[in-house]
Amino acid sequence: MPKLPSPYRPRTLAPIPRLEGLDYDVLDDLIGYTLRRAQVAMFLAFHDATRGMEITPPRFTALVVVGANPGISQTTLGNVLGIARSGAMTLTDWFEERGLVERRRRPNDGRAWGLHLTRRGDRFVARMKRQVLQRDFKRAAVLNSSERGELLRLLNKLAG
Amino acid sequence: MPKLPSPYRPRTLAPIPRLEGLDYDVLDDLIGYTLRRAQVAMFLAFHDATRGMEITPPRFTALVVVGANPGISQTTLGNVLGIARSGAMTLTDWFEERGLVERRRRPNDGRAWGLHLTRRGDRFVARMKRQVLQRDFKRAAVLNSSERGELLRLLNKLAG
DNA sequence: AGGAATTGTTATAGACCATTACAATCTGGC
DNA sequence: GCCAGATTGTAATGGTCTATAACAATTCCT
Repeated sequence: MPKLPSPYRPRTLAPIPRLEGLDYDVLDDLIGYTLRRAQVAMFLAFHDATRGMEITPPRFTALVVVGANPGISQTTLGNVLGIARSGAMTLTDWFEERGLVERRRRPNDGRAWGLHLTRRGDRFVARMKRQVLQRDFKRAAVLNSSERGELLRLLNKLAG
Repeated sequence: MPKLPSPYRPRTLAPIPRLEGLDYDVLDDLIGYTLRRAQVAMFLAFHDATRGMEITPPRFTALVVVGANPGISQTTLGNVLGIARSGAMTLTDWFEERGLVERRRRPNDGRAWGLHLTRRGDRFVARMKRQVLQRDFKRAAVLNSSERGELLRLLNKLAG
């Protein structure tokens, strides 16, 4: 699999601006470009929701998935996120250092760990989910409820 | 402005998988997460369209914008992309090394360069735009034409 | 039983980008 | 015309995320 440069989430806390008097040429006709602008906007809502929690999108996804699928292995977690095993391990280490997730030995497989939320992790995830959901809806409030549903439908079709 | 970890585009050339039997919990209700999955899918189309050209999304955007706005400064280019000036310079260096863009002195401002496509750059950009547009449409062909328009409209509303 | 596959781990490297500091140049008020 | 302050490009440095490769321990398959 060839290598890919260039990251997938913004590092600056500002929307991609729409510069007056600038010619955007074909960019506005591209779903790829428009998706990116929308994603940055939604990321700002996410960042706002997780202020002070040191949570990034991959960390959020990982915690939610571990919470909903206790006993999941690191390899599977990496697959869900679309990253390599080594990355899933770095994530897990980070959670464990903060007492959010613990590795438990599996009785029937001595290779893999089973990942579980700690009690602290459970409370943390509940609060995190609540805030992220709230901000996601709030930011997307420029859409009415049927538009929101339609957008999710179209995006899922694309992601297919 | 606080720092942000975590990148914004995928580095592996595979869609984010949909694992059977896994509980995705709130993720499916989040526009942010669904956007990300759609974006990875569209990125694969982009990557396919620019195969062998060493073109990444920021490079694509930069070349299109320089082509459509000859004489643009590096600072403005950085603003369009949402990155710092130093990053715009790295990009410009990369283009110049490959003979796609040239810096021209401005008569009335000795500080800023004006960026211009070379003749070679012009041909390159034309081909690149053609291929990216074609692949973008092809990948999004799961949507009919009115759905495509609706999606662009909703995304632009979100990006607001 | 034994070779192949899987899991976690460690070490290394790379891409992308921010931040900071600096010199050259321009701007605006006086 | 002069000078403080803003703007531009540049160089140096560092950080974050993640891939790749190699390894040992364990499990699976024939």
